[in-house]
Amino acid sequence: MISQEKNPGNAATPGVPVKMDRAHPVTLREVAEAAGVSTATVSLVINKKKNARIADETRQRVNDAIRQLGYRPNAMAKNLVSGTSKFIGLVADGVATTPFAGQIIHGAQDEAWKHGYALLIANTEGNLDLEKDAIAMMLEYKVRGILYSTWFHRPTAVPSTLRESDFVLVNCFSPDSPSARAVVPDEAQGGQSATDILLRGGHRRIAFINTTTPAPAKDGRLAGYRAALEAAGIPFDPALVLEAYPDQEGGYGATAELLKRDVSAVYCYNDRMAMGLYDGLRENGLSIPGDIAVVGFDNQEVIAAHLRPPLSTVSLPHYELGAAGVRMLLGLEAAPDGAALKIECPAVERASVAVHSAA
Amino acid sequence: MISQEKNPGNAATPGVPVKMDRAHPVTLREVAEAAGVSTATVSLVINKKKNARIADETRQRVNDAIRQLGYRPNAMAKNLVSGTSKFIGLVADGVATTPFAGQIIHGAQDEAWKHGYALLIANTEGNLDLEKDAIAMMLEYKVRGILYSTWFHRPTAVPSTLRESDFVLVNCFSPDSPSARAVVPDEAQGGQSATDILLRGGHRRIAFINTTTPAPAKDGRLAGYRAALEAAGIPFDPALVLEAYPDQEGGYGATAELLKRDVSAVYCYNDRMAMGLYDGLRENGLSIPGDIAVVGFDNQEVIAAHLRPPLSTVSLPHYELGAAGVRMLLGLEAAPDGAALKIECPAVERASVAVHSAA
DNA sequence: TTCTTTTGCTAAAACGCTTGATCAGTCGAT
DNA sequence: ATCGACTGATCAAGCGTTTTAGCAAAAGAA
Repeated sequence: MISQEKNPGNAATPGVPVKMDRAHPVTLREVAEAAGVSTATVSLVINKKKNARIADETRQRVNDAIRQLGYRPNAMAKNLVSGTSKFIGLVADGVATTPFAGQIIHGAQDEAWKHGYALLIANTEGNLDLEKDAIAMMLEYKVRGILYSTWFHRPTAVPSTLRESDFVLVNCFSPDSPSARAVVPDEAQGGQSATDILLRGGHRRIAFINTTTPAPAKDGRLAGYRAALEAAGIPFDPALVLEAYPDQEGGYGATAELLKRDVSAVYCYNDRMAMGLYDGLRENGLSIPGDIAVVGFDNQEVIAAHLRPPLSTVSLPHYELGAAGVRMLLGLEAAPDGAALKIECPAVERASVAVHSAA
Repeated sequence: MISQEKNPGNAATPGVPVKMDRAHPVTLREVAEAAGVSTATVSLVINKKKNARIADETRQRVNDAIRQLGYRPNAMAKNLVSGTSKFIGLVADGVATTPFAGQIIHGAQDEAWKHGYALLIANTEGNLDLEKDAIAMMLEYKVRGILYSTWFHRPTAVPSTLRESDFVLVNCFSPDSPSARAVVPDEAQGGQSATDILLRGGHRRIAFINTTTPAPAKDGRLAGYRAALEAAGIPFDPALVLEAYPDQEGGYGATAELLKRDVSAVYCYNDRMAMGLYDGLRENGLSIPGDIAVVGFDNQEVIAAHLRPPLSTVSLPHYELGAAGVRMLLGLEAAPDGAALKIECPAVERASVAVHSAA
């Protein structure tokens, strides 16, 4: 004989979670008891199972109980059953170092949430032990996969434990294992866009202050510069390519050399160099963009948008990198050639290049 | 197709995890079977239970099996049993917006890891729906507690769901619920330190360009300025306090007014204003620190360290904020007065203030 | 009426782990 | 010999869900 005790109307204010003080959180069982049904039924109601047959009246009663008790499902238990968690891991080597990593996180999170995943983040700041621990932690939480990201675009080794999981390299790539999925910014296209801004400004003699540090960006941005010139029918002049350390001091220090080149425009490897160059040019009594037009690269908000004049530049698509990384991980997107997926670096035009009026 | 990539070197190299292809991860049971013991024993070995009595030989056998099979504990199952997860949630309203949030994350993570916790991060970018979902997600994962952080120091409302968990406000505070634990930067001390840098530089007439935006920082930094002057026996002159919008343009725009005040030094509400002011002063043919000494606030790395000359400033202790937040959450630290814990803002001296030689 | 569906719901087995209770031997001490 | 105290390990319950198989009652078909 089954005693179907229906819950005899909880005398509390209707619709308001009652939740007395309790040591332990409300469980499915308790909801079931309150609603006078089995846990199975509650589970079915909660998950809105399509082919479950539940009377509307029952469904209602369960939902009331849930609200009444302020029930929260226990994600651990859920994941235990399903065998796989709703986590995507993101290991980053420089959340703290730059404003950039934040955008990768942001993009990854937005996209992850869109697909019902939460982000488990670990910031390694380049510490390999930390990194190993971080990956181990993620594996223990049975993440759906791991996004391994670097704060600047570069080749990287794939930590061996990473292979125990599905993973995607974000803002980096592995020369050793070319089959590893990766998503990176399209440096060459970016370099071309940057140069194009100047070409559209009517400039013909355009210098490029490249970085001294070897990196995919160094080669890519130069290639883009050359491609843009070529497309415009301007012969490439190696003398117009300088090199300097990629920070403000580097840009500043390159001023003298630059001025010997008699150019009307400069494309800097990054915004920080452009910022330094601004100082250098100003000290030489030159105005921007009147005497010399300048474009940067990175669109580092704090700098680019607020220099005097505001700097035209090309955006590093960190947000998209993060988002695309998640999509790749989930198998929703793949690089055409099976290797690294390249994300566009969109131009951001500001006042450091004058608009070209007529021919 | 998966196998090759995921399991390199499957040949029976001794001591190396063998891990054949399997749909499901290795479980405790399997380790137990491999070692010829019960799961209980394996569990005891793994967790190095102090009062467990296990023969060395057995322990050895278990450890071998673990290594052999490449076993990884399932954190979900573990947490299910223990009832509480090893997560600390961090909801931030601006990971992407500023370089600052990154430091909060960094500090929180370092401290969390130190105590065996992993960080579950949600970036809301100020979106309240997202925020609600984020908190719900964290509650479902039964986080140990939640750090609710803002990217700039400000009063905030405590979302009601947040109260379902242990929480600490980081870089913000709740006027409505003064009992809520919080950790914030010591703006007044920071303002005093900033002013002190100038005082030590021998300056007596020091202007303060405050922000126009109401915020704890506005009041605190001003209070610190006044306190420093008072301590130095200099009467406070309201005419020396200007106000401008707290960005480069604001600082630049304040130049003219500033120059009417005939001061030898300026303390800016933040580094961005200082950066703008640099431009303004330069345009007026004034040199830093020769003609006018400048200090900022925030120690925004990209700017402060690389202006010409590098900017003396005061550091916003974001890393410490995050770390202290975690400690508070875990009950390892508390504010003396039971309200908000104030973290010191350390001075960072660079070249924008000349060293004072003798009296 | 009797048989077959359909409807609404429940029982119970997992999921992978921890842990208190237990138990079979061993060893000294009486 | 007998007893207690260890030692080394196992049993089994339980953590909060999901989910498949199945059951009783109601509804339709004959």
